Amino acid sequence: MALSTAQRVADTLRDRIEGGGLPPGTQLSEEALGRELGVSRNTLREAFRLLVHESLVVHRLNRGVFVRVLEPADVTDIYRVRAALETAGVRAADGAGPAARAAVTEAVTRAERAAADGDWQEVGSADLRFHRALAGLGGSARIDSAMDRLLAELRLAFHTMPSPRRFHEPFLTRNRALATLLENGEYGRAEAELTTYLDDARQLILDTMREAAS
Amino acid sequence: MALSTAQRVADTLRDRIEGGGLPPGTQLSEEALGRELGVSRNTLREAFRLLVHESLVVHRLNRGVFVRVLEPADVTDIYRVRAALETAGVRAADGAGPAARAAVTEAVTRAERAAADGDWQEVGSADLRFHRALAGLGGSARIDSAMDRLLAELRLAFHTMPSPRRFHEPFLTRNRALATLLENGEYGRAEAELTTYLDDARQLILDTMREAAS
DNA sequence: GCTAAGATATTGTTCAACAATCCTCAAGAG
DNA sequence: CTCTTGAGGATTGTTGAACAATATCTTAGC
Repeated sequence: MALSTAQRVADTLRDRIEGGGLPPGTQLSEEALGRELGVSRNTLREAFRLLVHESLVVHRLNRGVFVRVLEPADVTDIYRVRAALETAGVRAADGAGPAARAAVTEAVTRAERAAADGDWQEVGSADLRFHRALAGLGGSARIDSAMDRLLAELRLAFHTMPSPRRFHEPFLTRNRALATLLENGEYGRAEAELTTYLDDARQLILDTMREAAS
Repeated sequence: MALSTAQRVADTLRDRIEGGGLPPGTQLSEEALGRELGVSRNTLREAFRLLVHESLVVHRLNRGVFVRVLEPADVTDIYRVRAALETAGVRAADGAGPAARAAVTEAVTRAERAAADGDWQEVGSADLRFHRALAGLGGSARIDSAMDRLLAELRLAFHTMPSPRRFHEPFLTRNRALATLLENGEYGRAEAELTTYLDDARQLILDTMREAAS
């Protein structure tokens, strides 16, 4: 047993949440889930803690745990952190290792290839990898894991998005432009472009959320 | 009962760790601690998970939890994140609210007053508040809590520092200089100064750690 | 001195029970 | 009719004991 039971349960729940089987706002009942997954309440609670740590669920005392509902304010907040971490990566790009730099270009290429195949799900994944690679230029394990958590959180908002294509297509060329700026060492321009890029993406998500809410 | 039992247990353990009662590397035995604090093993394990989340302890499968031992690599990593979050705050200072800006100056003043009183413990606390206020200029709740966790982690390293005065005194005037730059709207210079400031502080900690290890 | 098998201690997980808290909903006062 | 109040039911919070799984320590054998 390489992984603890609690971790396996957390993996299962994470898949269901990200797959849409457990929509935001759903309460995760200890008794029902424990019976279904064949684990005790204590172990299930241990799994809940892991998901709380990833911000995929929230825990309200004496109320239980619920699948996280992302408010517009959360999206704004997340993009503030992303701007801090990703621009820090761009500023550190000069001193980053070749592997970290290659990961940026690699992600852009894969996104373009997926777009050509019409696989917009994969475009979305590649886009996330691209931004994780940007933050990864910072060369910090803590930044990497923080970025992973942020993007997992953001995925909760993507579930309410109607068309992945509408959201990801406009950013394909901007991703490539950013990667090129980095390859050419134009870090100042890259940082400026990244800042407006993130502002635009945030605004697009917020508009879509408001639209879906009405 | 406003807080759960697990949270109260986590609070007392956190106090002991930060107070030095539980030095880094100490194993937290479930049976011994549970008996001493009068809580069941299950509740204690729940408290452990909270502390793991704060990175104050590490959990090794089938081995138990241990008070975190900060390696030099951790210090380097932490300062990379601090640089990202604090410089992001400085860059956002122009649009920050008056309360957030006042918190920066306030922390500097309190540090100076404590130094005049010779209370170097309090100088250290005020210094942490100063840097938390810098990151707070970013206006993001997630950045604020991330910063809190980072500083709590760093405090583990401070325990091995022999003299708080030796570490904090040289930064008093630099803190004031930074605050003045921010008040005058010289954000570019403030960011540059902050970057070298953090590099110097990191180097000082690393040197002290290496010295203590030999 | 080294390796391997067994003994011991600790953690991982389950279970059942009870306490504490929150939510629902109906009854009553204004 | 609205608002408060309280009882009831459902869910979570916590406990203690038991057993399983794993790591560490001890010891026997070479």
